[in-house]
Parts: sequence; C-alpha cells; structure tokens
Amino acid sequence: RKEFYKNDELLKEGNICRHLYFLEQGAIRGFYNLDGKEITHWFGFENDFVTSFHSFITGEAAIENIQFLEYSIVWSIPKEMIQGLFDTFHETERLVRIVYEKYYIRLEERFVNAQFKTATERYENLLQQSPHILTRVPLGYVAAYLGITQETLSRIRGRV
Amino acid sequence: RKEFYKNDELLKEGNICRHLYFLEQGAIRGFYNLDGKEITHWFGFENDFVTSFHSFITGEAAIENIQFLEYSIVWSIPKEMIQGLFDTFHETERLVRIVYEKYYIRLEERFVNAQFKTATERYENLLQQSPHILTRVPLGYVAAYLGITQETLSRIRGRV
DNA sequence: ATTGCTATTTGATAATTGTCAAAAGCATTG
DNA sequence: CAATGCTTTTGACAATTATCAAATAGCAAT
Repeated sequence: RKEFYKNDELLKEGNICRHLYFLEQGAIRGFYNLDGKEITHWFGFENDFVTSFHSFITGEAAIENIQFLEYSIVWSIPKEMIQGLFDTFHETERLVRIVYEKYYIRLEERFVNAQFKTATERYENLLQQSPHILTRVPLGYVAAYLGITQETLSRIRGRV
Repeated sequence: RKEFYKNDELLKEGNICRHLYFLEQGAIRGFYNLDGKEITHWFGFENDFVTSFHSFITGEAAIENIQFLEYSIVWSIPKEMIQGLFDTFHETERLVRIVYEKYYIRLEERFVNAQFKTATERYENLLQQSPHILTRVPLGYVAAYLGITQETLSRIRGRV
C-alpha cells in the first residue's frame, strides 16, 4: 500500500513496469511523448487495475509514463508474486483472466470509437459514459484521450 | 472441425456468439454495418483464435458479422466446454489468459495508431507489419480496417 | 485587490480526409 | 472475344480537424 500526491510519477518511460497496481482511491493517467507533446491515452480511477500493460506483459521498456492526477492510494504487487499466486491459487488466474476480458471489451469499444466516429460523437459518448473524467481531469488531457486537439474539444463544447 | 468457403458466414449480427474458433487455415473478417456501409474492423488468418469477443464474453447479441474471405478450416469449441476445461485443466485457463494478453497488446497498438497517427502512417505500418493482409484482402476491406475510405487508401498507395 | 501562473477559448488559415460521380482495370463466363 | 460484374483509380468539391497565435478566464498566493 502506498500513497502518492498530484504529479507524482508511478512509471517513467524507458523503465520496465514490473508491477500490477490497484487504485484504491485517486486518479491517474498514462501518457507518452509524440513530437514533443504529451499524449494522454488512458485514465484510471478508484477500483481500477492499472499498469503499463505492454511493458508488464512483455518485460520490455515502457514507452509510456504513468502519473497521478491527484492524491491517491494504490496497492502494488510484483509480477513474480502474482505469477506465484496463479500457481498456488487457481482463482487468482481466473480473476485476472476476467479482468482482462473487461479491459479488452473496453478497449475494443474505444478503438471503434476512435476509428469510425467523429470527434463530436466521441465527446458525447464520453459525456454519457464517463462524465467523471471531464470533471476531474484538465481539458488538454481529455482532448488527447479523445484523439483531438484541445482547441477542437473546446469548440465542440462550445457548440454542444 | 469444419470447412467453409469464400463468403460463408460464421456469425450474423443479432445472434449470440457461443463459440471460440481456431482458424487452422484460411482467412476471415469481422465487420459491422454503419450507415449502410460494411465496416471491416478485424481480420483473422492461420493460427488465429477468433470469435465475436464482446458477444462471446458478455452473452449479448453480436453487433458484428463474421465472414470467410477464402476457403478455410476452423476448429470450434462452445463456451461451456472451454469453461469446463478451465476447471478440469488449469493450464487451459492459463493458455486463454496468455492469448488474451497477446490480443490486448495488439489491439492497444492498433488503438494508438488509429487515434494518433495519420492515414499514411497507418498504411505504412500495415505494409511493414502485416503485408499478407494487403495481398489476400480486397482494398475496400483494408481501407475500413485502417479507418479510411477506399478512395483515400487508393491515393495513398499511388503516392507511396 | 493584485500579481503571476495555468487552463481554456477564440480567430484565421492550412492540411487532411470524406463524399459523390465517373472512368479504368481485370477476371470470369458463355 | 464480347459482355458482365466487381475492384480500383481518378477528379472536383465539401467537411472536418489541425496548426499557430493571441486573447480571455480562473485560481492560488500574496
């Protein structure tokens, strides 16, 4: 169990993410750098499992950063320990499998939105499904999350 | 074990997908209808596991269709049977967990491409990573897969 | 209330991609 | 080899979104 404060970093790009985290309280974002800009591509909130998935699974260096958006409480478990649990308690592996299923479905939906819907539709979708993101996160981060610039998001909000 | 021919359907939207499939040979696509257009959003080839993931996991009606692109051989297993295997043989659940990990990473990469890269970059990426898709699949399907219109893809190819 | 800092909005213009229509290319069939 | 149907390309124009620059709003700390 660890506590973190706003802007604290959980992971820096280039490092290997060796832990799975559970966010008991707070908010967190994952972002990477593209042409000198920070691109936020996911958020985590209370009761979310978070990690740098690609790095955690493959053991390669992470290309993303993970940073806290507010005071947060997280529980962390090292990869080896959770793998040990898989062997000892079958139910752990089942839990993780089911978590994966949920996360996959979520990502699939975001993917379809990203590729086949307009910026306005994506914003309205977010407004309906995850309004808490908009209230707890700076607009610039949300814009990147939606795959548009901050200016465009601002204009969309002005219209709707 | 079943055999299918070009344009055969494995799943129609509105039905519940109760099976996980393994594609021993052939090619297959998943697509859904949007404003009267067929939007292909994934392909499967030899040695891929395929299913309508959302429907298979949630038990809800599928919003997508699955159709063969050529003569194919698939192995299918009903959901209840694989769940039985999970209980009987722990390794089965582990296998599925690991397959999920691979598929999640793939989807994550596609998502980042979809949202943060230009159409040209996505095409060049595909050209490098999965050139077989371009040789075995009609251009219109590939365009939808890349999230652009067929005309735009045609122009990109003309340029590159 | 004032200052300094950051976040958000607005404006003008450019780049990218989509839409609709038509032409060209290519393979299959009788 | 002409006819048919399907795929791919080309053209003209419209819509969407990005970019760059500047103005405004909001907020914390004097």
